[in-house]
Amino acid sequence: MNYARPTAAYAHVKLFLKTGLAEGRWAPGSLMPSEAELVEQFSVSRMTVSRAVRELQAEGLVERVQGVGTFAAQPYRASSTLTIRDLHTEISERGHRHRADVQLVQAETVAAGGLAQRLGLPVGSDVFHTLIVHYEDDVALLCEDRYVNPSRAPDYLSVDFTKTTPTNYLLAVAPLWEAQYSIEAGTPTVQEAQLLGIEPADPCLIIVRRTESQGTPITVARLVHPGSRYTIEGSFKP
Amino acid sequence: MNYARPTAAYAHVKLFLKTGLAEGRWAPGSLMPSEAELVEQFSVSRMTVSRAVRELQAEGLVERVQGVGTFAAQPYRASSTLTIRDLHTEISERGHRHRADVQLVQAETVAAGGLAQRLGLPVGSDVFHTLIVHYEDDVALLCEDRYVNPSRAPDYLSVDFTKTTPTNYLLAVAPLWEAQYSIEAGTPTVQEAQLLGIEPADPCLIIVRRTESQGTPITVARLVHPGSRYTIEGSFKP
DNA sequence: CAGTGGTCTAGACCACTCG
DNA sequence: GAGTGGTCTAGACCACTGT
Repeated sequence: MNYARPTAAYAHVKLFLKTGLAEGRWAPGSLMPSEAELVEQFSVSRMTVSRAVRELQAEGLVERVQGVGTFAAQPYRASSTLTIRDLHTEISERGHRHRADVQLVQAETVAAGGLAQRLGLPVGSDVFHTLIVHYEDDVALLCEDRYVNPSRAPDYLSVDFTKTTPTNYLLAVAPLWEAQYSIEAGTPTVQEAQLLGIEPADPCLIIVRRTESQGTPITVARLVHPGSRYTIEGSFKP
Repeated sequence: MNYARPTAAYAHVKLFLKTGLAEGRWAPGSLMPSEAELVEQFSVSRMTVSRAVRELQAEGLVERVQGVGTFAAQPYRASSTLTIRDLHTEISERGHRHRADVQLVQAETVAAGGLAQRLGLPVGSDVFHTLIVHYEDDVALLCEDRYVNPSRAPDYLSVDFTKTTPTNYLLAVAPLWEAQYSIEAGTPTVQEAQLLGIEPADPCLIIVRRTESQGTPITVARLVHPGSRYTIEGSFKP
């Protein structure tokens, strides 16, 4: 049976603080009620109050300093949850067909410069390189140029990338990624334009992503999406 | 400093589960140890185990079903923290100078169509409209075309936007945003190209953002950044 | 020193799912 | 009914910051 609003006690406390913050009841940086005060006010145990405030802290709405108190956070940043998904899954969920056109799968010798450093490899060692064009119902959606650290994915070259995307395979081999990315608008290279079937001057969304797993660099990828065909969407809540 | 010592008990449990997931010890979707088992294994109380698993759940690493158990999450999405910041702050932190060129500040009558609906306003009512070009050290970095719901920011038109950015002002008036955004690559309008001092064919990063505060639509903005001058960067951790 | 948050315990009751 | 997670309590000890 559902009562009207039988929310958990910790949720009550959390809601109280959250709406207070939304109404500007505690200015950014100012001191908020202590746990002891909230215990008194809501007649709950300290563990309950603690959980409420800890979750607000995790959401970035308050800052806590041991021995000092809890403070309203500066609301100058709103954190968002940007979901990076496997392209195959994404296309399938739209009810469309995904096809990968594998242009290149090979081992190369890594030359000096940024790439060796970014993959944590000594100059002259092997690196795996793939170049794949992804289609959604025969429309080119992405040109994926990727380098992979062989030590963490030794079987990478033998994967059938018409059936599994590199993202998917690498997630399975090395879960729990950390990644840095940059997103910018630019023009494709001549080769990319040709592969995507667009003009070299057409604007593209270019994502460069570098991922690590447990401190080891895994892969560096340059993802080029035709601007007219691809959009990143998302939302964020405080 | 020292990161050696065995941290909190709940952190031990959390680390155990997290590394196990990273090593593929529990396949995605498979059943993980119950709270009772972890209580036994680590000789801690159930509250402690509960906290560890709950935090993993918040991080999206596990899924829990009451009455059933805890399951390793499908690693098909990695959540990222994309930080939307006030442009003035961002530029200042780079040690540069921010200047806003206010092209337009006026009230308009909202016509039928998407805008009225997206701002939750009846057709024919007033809406505030600003068009501002932002410069970093005299280089045009952003053309900001923004519509604002007057009911939540009645003083919007009297703000001096050469001193305060709209983002900044709206954050103060209506904190705790929720927003939906889309990011794409495209070309600017003729007017935008002129204001930014670029060619109409130059690729731009175009962000369309709609924000709400406590369920009320606040503002809809179209942010056009020259692709050659602006990049979104970020990182995500599992 | 008094006050704050950080953590922990050993129980408890509940709602839920499944066989 | 057995097992699961969801929540809660009334204490407790600790580490830290301020005066």
